[in-house]
Amino acid sequence: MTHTNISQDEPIYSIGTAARLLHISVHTLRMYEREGLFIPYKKDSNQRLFSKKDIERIECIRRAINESKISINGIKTIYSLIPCWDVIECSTEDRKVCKAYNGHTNACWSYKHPKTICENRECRTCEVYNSFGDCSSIKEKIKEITTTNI
Amino acid sequence: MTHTNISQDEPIYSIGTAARLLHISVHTLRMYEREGLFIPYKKDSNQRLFSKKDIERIECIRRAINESKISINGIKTIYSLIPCWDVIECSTEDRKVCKAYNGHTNACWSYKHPKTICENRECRTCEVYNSFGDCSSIKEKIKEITTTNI
DNA sequence: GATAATTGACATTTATAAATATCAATAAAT
DNA sequence: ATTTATTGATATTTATAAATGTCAATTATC
Repeated sequence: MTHTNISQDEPIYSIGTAARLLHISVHTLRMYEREGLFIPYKKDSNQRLFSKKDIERIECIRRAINESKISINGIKTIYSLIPCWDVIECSTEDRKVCKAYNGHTNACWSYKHPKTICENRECRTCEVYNSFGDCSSIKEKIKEITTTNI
Repeated sequence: MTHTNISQDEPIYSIGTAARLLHISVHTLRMYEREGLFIPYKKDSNQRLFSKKDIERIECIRRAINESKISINGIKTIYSLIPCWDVIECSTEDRKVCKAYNGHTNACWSYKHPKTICENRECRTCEVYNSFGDCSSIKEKIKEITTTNI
């Protein structure tokens, strides 16, 4: 935690290079993005750029799909269980109108967040997005919450 | 939650009848059971019997598969996130050896639980099994934990 | 006691999610 | 400047999860 390696976060790979590194097609990457599984950096020209951390994140998604046999909608549903509200510590009013807090089909970072604390936050750099890319980290978070509760 | 309707819980339907009520085949029901999605009542002769609540539970599973497009392994993974340890209030020692607490592929009720408080508990009648059949109830539980934590 | 339903194990089929292909337009790289 | 890669949108293919089929043995029901 905390020690952020700039080179890990720096968006350097084009979508073509990323696809080659991941042994998947460009189309597949765009599909994953459309489904809200990840958020790539975008240049002013709208072209995507991927960091090493992005690649790792997508490798993790691939394992979920290919090894764990979890469907994309399954992954999205799992992401929807991330207690982002507890990380962000948003207000009760925010929670009332928040699609992430109230939904159970999509990751919080796949929504716009009008009228909440997340309105002007950049999801790609958000702690929630960055801490819970790995599905298994979600259970650890749930454990953390319950044990500190004793 | 408290008011238990006996007729809802009473195992009355054979697997053939259950399959007809659910518009699926007997094979599919057995497959779901093998995957640990639910636990039917079993007669001494080893034959399954289903209660009305069982039927509702399986309808919910069907919606997850057919409407939400979550794969069976996805559902299992979601079930594995249920904080059973918090419901059961098992000990730290129990948690160390518990497959449910430490795994992230299966519902707790699909494991044997040697050397833990759950060792002699009947999963089919357990609060964890009965409270979290509906996937959406899991997020509500997570919310509950985090809000009482404020 | 005879017919119907269940059991588990293994094989097969089918439905569809996931992955590609194609396209014309735009941007990047050499 | 020309080649190569990107964009989004729509259509098509493929890989495989999910659902059935079949079997002989056991149990339930009429």
